[in-house]
Amino acid sequence: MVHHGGRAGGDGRAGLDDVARLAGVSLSTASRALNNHPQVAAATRERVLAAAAGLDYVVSPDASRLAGRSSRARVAVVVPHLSRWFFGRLLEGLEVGLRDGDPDGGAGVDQLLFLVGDVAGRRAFFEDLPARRRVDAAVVVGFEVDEVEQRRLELLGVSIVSAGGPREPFPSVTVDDLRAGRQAVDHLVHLGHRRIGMLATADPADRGPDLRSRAYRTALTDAGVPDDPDLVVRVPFGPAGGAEGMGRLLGLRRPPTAVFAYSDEVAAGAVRAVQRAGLRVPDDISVVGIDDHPLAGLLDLTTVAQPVHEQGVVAGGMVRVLLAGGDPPPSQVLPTHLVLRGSTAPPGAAGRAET
Amino acid sequence: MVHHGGRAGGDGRAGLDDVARLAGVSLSTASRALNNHPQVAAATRERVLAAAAGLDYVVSPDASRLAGRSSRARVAVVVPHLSRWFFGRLLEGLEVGLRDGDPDGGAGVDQLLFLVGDVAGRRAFFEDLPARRRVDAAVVVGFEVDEVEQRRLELLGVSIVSAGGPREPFPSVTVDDLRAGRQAVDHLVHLGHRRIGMLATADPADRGPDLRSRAYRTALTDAGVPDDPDLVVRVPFGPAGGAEGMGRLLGLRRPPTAVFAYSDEVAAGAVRAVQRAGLRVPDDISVVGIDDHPLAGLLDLTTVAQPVHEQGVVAGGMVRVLLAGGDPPPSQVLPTHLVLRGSTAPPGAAGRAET
DNA sequence: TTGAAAGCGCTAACAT
DNA sequence: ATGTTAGCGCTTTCAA
Repeated sequence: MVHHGGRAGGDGRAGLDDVARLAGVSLSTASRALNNHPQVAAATRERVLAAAAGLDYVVSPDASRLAGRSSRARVAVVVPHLSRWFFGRLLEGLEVGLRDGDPDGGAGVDQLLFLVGDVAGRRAFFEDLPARRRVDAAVVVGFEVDEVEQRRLELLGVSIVSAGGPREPFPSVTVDDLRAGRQAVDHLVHLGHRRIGMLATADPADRGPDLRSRAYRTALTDAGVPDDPDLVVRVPFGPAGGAEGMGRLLGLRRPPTAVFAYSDEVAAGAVRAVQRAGLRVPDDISVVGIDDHPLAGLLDLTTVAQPVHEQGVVAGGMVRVLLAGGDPPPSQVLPTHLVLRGSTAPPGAAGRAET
Repeated sequence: MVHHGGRAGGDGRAGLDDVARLAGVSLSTASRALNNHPQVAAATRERVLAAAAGLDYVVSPDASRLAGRSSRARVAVVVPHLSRWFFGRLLEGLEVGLRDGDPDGGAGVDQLLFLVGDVAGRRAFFEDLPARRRVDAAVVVGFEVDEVEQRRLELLGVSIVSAGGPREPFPSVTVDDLRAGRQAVDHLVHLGHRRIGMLATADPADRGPDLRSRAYRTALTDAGVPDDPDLVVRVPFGPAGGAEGMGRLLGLRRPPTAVFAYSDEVAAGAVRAVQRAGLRVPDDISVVGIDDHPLAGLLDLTTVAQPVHEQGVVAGGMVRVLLAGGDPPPSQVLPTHLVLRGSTAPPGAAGRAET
């Protein structure tokens, strides 16, 4: 039996040779026609296109790129979580930044998603991924990349961009957590609070060095408030964590009059715990968070807002620059700002106001 | 100048031939060694591995797969949003379902992320993607796939799984929205409400046919309550939408005594609007949502819970079955259940209780 | 404007 | 256990 082109038996997918034969042209002409080469006769192109359509032909991206056609770039998007608003929102921005200015809606770069919740998954990503599924760039969201990991990727020629995490030795977009923390705590201090508690993250892997806690400490020091380790409790992410931590703070012989939570979702739980304890926010206890989560307004939560979507957009732009072979763009630190709402007030407001 | 293997000049990435030469073996032996073939001598493998390491060699996934090695599968994950808890959470489940039982943490399938917020993006996905970046399967989350789109994918041999959206003609995991809606509205009816409003989605593209509204209507009909179009307002997703919609409901000559919101995030805004209007929940107005969002508890929101993470896990499992060449697994409808909290109460409770 | 031929980098039969 | 030889499906010189 003569093998005259086409894939396998009658079932396989149509190949370029099938198209060529059906159109009555050579393989190369078919290829050119499909790739919009200028030097094919209009009529010929028509025929090829028709043949391709008729056969439901689709190129093999693998063969195509192997043969030289630099197909679309691929970027690995590495995130530790996805159910937290921050990450999802940032990824929405990333998508925008990656596609930006791309007239043709379909172009752009492909995003490979890597959900590396735990340390193990993360290590697996850095060891395994780049080697076997080649990506051209990686954007890591919300966590630190250590030197070994970084070198590994560099070696493979994949450029890295970091977003929403600690400032890295490579291009990154972030917010100044030290400053954000100070904005929150200073606000409390300015209000007159001296006994301020902190709900800090229990998972240092989340964002690298715990800058928010550091900010808390220095803010208090600067304000001349002596350190009290009891006032810092580390809690898991989320309302439950916040509630539990606040419970512990409330149980102290001298509870704080204000609390700084490392995230709105934690702050929300804290507010609830205060209310459950029969106390009021902000009359008895002030609470301030970070993020300006979409639901923060509902809870009337004072918070330090950070531009989450924009961090994604910027990161996407950086990736595009890198992909285009440009020089590593300078890192950017986006501004945060205090959003005053009803969860903070001067200490002892309980006795005075009755609003 | 003799071309004796190796890529381009001195700069290009090392190729398998370079490794082979350095290790003093043939190309195929090198390949076998790197692919853990059993029939290579331990010593040889060592040498090859060392050579590869020394040259920072990484296989070309394209060439590899072209040549026959069916590398890891790729699945397209198509979502309309990512900053909404539902989608992020479902994707976390998907990840789990896709990796399930995979001892080696790195194995599994690659996920290509497609964020198709608007109709245009979605159309682009269905027209363009399958053709140029081949994926082996696609899981569409939270929206309907029309027949043309479906056919297009089938043609290309990519199997589809639908999760968290309308029940499709292909394998899907969902929740019975009709039933979920009834659970919510029936609860209100049982409480004694007759004048019930609905905050329905303004974006029908989100989840296909608006089953939750349909449930609302039939529940009322079954309860013998006459239809009142004024009581259904369509609002955009989120707290702002909920607040605005509730505002409209409150502005009616005869406002409802209870409201069913199509999502907790909308319900939350509704609750807030009620409070801002100087009324109380649930004393003056009851509010019930859907999802059991992590923050629903904080807001003391009565809601109909759905297993979001699990929908993702199940979808992931289905994809694995399909990828393994198995028969299309049967669709699954996961159960929902009413979560009683403090945002609902019998009508007219305002006058009676003082809690 | 089109065809023929030579690979892209790798794997998988076949041989040995 | 290792080497040889065909390709995988496509793009691209090089010729015509």
